[in-house]
Amino acid sequence: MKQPKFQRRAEDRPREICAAALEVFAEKGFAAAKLDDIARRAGVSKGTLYLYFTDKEELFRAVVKNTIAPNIDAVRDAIMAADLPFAQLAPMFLARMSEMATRTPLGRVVKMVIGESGNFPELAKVWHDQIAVKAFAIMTGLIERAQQRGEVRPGNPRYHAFSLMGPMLMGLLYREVLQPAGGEPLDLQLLARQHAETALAGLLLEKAS
Amino acid sequence: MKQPKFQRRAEDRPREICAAALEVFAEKGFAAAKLDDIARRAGVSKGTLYLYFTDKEELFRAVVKNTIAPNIDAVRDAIMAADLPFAQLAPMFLARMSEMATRTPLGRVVKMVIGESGNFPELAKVWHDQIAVKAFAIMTGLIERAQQRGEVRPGNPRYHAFSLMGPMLMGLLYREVLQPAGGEPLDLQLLARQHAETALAGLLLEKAS
Amino acid sequence: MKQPKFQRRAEDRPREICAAALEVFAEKGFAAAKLDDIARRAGVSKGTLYLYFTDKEELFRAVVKNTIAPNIDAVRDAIMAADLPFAQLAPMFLARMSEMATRTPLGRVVKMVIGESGNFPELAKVWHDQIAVKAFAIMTGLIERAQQRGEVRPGNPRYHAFSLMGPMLMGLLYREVLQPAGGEPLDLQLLARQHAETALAGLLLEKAS
Amino acid sequence: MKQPKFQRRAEDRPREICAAALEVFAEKGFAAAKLDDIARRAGVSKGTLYLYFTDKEELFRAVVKNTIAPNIDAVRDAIMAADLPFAQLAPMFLARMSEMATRTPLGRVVKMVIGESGNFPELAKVWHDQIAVKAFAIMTGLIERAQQRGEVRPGNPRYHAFSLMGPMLMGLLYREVLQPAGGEPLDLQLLARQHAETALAGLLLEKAS
DNA sequence: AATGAATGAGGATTCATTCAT
DNA sequence: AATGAATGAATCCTCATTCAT
Repeated sequence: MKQPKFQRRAEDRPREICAAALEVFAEKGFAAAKLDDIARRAGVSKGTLYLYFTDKEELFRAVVKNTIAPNIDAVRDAIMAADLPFAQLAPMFLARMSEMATRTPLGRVVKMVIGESGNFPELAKVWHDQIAVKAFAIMTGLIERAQQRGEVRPGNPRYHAFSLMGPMLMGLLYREVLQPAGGEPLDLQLLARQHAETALAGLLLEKAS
Repeated sequence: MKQPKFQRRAEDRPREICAAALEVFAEKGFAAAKLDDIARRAGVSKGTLYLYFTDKEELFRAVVKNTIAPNIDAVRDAIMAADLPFAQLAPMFLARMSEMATRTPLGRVVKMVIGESGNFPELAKVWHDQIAVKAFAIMTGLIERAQQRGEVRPGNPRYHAFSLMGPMLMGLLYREVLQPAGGEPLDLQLLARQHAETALAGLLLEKAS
Repeated sequence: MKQPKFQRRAEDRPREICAAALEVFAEKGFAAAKLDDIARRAGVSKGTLYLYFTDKEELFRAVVKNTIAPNIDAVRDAIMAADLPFAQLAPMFLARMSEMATRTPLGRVVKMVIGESGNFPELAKVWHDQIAVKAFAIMTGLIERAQQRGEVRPGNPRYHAFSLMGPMLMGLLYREVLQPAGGEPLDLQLLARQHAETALAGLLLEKAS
Repeated sequence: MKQPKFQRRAEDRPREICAAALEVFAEKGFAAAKLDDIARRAGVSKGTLYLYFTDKEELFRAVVKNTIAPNIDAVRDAIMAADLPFAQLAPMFLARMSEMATRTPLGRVVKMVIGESGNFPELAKVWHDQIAVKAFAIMTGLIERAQQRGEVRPGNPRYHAFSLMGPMLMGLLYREVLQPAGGEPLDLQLLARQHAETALAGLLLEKAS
C-alpha cells in the first residue's frame, strides 16, 4: 500500500538510470552488462530504459559522455587561471587530478573506454577530442611557456607531458584493476605529491642543491 | 616417440589458435569476440577449438597467460644481472619496456586485462601476481639500493616506481586506444629515452649542474 | 440532459478513434498496427483508447463491424425494392457495388478480413453472416426468380452469383494490392459496366442477336 | 537411443522449413507467426532456422516466392500450347486454375500476399510481376486473338479477363476465408465448369440460339 | 474524461557448445 | 583428429496495457 506500483518522476529518471548504468558498465563492460541488472539498480523496469534511451549502445554512450564531458573544463580553468611559476602549477595540476579521481568515477570511465575502445571507436574519439587533446594542450602550453622562461629543461613538451601525467594514470588504473585483485592500497594524493616533487626536481634546470 | 602417419600437426594447433584468438580478443574484448571468428582466422573449424580448450573462458585465460608470462622474467634477468649505477639501469629498463611493447602484443593484452578485469578477476590477479608484483619488486629493490647508496633521493620507493613506469604505460595505452581514434602517432622509443633523462635528473641527488 | 461545462466532446471520440484505427489497420494489418500510431492519428493519448475500447482486439472488431455492417442493407433495399427484369437489376447491383467500393473503404476492410481471418475467425464469421450470406441470398433469390421466369439460364444459382460478383471482388483487391505495387490503374465503374454486359449476355437465354 | 539428438540433413532442411513456415504463415499471417512454432513443426530448433534464413522476413519472402514462382509457367505452357478455339481454351484455363488451387497451397499464398501487402510491398510486387502480369498477358492475348477472329464480343480485353478469372479468385478466397467461418462448402471444379459455360455463352457472339 | 510514464510478458535473434559424421 | 550442422539458453527490445496524476 505504501509503495504504489508506479512512480512518475520523469525529471530524475535519466540521471538515475545513468548512475545505475555507470555502475554496471564499469563492473562488467558493455557486452556483459545486462539491461535487466541496470533497470533493477535504477529501480525501474526494463521497459522504462527505452523511454529515455533508444538503445543499449546509446545508454552506454550517454553514460560515458556525461561523465567525461564535465570534468575537463573545470581542470583547465583552475590551472590556466593563475600565471604562477611552473614549480607551483605542476603540483597543483597533479593534485587536482588525483582529487578528481577520488571524487568522481573517472577511473571507471577510463577503464570502460580502454576496454571498449575496439567496439566503440566513437567513444575513444570523444575521449581523445574532449579530454586528451585538451589535457595535452594545457600541459604542453604550460611546459612550452616554462621552457621559454628557462624554468623547464628542453625536450619535446609532449613527452614531458607523458612524464608528468603518466604516473597519475597508472595510479588510477592500479586502483581500478590491481588493487581489487589483491594489490596493496595506493594513496593517490600521496602519489601526486611525491611524483610532483620528484618530477619537478628533474624538469627544472635550477634546483636547490 | 609416436610417428603418426596422417596426423595433422596437432603440435602447432594450440599455438595457432591462441595467436588467432589473441587478435580477436584484442580487437573486440572477451564478450564480443566470436568463436566463429577465431576459428576462421585460425583456419580450423569451430568444433576443433574444443579439442584443445574446454571453454571460451579457458581459451581467453590461456591467451592472456601465455602472452603475459614469458615476458616478465626476461626483463628481470636483464635488469638484475648487472650491478650498474641507477643512472644506467633506469634507462635500460625503460628502453627494454618500450622495445618489448613494440615487439610483442603487450599493449593489447594490457588493454584486455584492464577491460575485462571486472569479469575475470582471476586475470587481474595473474597480472598482479606475475607482472605487477615482480615489476614493482624489481623497481623498488633497485631504488632502495640506490637510495642507500645516495644515488636516488629519498621518498617512498613504490611511488618512485610509478614515476618511472607510469609514462611508459600511458604511452602504451595511448597507442592502443587514442592513436587509432585520431591521435598523433607516438614514438615509444623516444618517449622512453626522454622520460628516462627527465625522470633521472630528478630522481638523482647529484646532477650535472 | 447533462450539461458538463468543461467536457471534451466525448460523443465524437469513438468515431474519431475508429476512423484513425481503420487507416492504420488497413495499412498494416492487425498485428503490425501500433496503438501508439492510432492514438496519434486520432489526436488522443494512448490511455484514452482504453476509455472507449477494452482492448486492441475490441477496437479492431469495432472498426471492421462498423464499416461492414451499414453497407449491406442499403444495397439489399435498393435492389430488392424494384421488381425489374434481371437484365436491369444485375447492372444496377454491380454499379452499386463499384460505387460503394470507391466511396467507402470497403476494399481495405475486405483486405483486412482476408488477412486476419486466421487470427480472428470471428471476423470472418461476421463477414460471412452479415455480408456474404445476405449478398448470396439476394443474388440467388434474384437469379432463381429469373430462372423461373425463363430470364436466366439454368444452373446452380450460387455459382452464377460467383460469376456475377467475382470480377468485382477481383477488381477491388486489384486496387488495394496490385495497383500500389505498380499495376496499371483500374476503373471499377467501367469494369462494372462491361462485366454486367458481358455476363448478362451469357446468363440470359434470350439475347439481342 | 533410437532418436539421436541431432539429425544432419542439410539437403532437405530448407525445403522442410519452408513447408512448415508456409503452414504457420498461412494460418497466422506474418506478424502473428512465431518462429518457435515454425521450428517445432519443421522438427528443428529455433536456432536452425537461422542457419538457412537470415531473418523472419527472409523466411517469409522465401516461402511466398518459392510457392508463387513455379506455378505460373506451368499454366502458360499448357494454355499457349494449343491453337484451339476460344470456346475450348477458356474452360481449359479455368479448369487448370481450379485444379492448381486444390493441388497447391495457392489459396493460402494469395491470402498471405493480400494480408501482408501493406507490410511487404515487395511481395505484392513479386506477385504482380510474376503472376498477375503474366496471367493477364496470357488472357488478354487469347481474348484479342479471339476478338480478331470474331469469336469473342468486342470490349476491353483486360476487363474481359476480370470477368473470366474473378469468379475463380473469389472461389479461392471463399474456401480460405468464409468456408472455415461456417460457409457452405464450395466445389471449385464445378464452379470452374459452370462459370466457363456461363461466361462463354456471353463472350461468344455466335451461340446456339 | 484525459494523460503519458511505467510496466512486463512475449518473441526475435545470437552464439557458445555439442555431437553425429 | 576434425568437421560443421544443430542446439537452446540467454538477452535485447517491443508494445499492449495499467495507473498515478
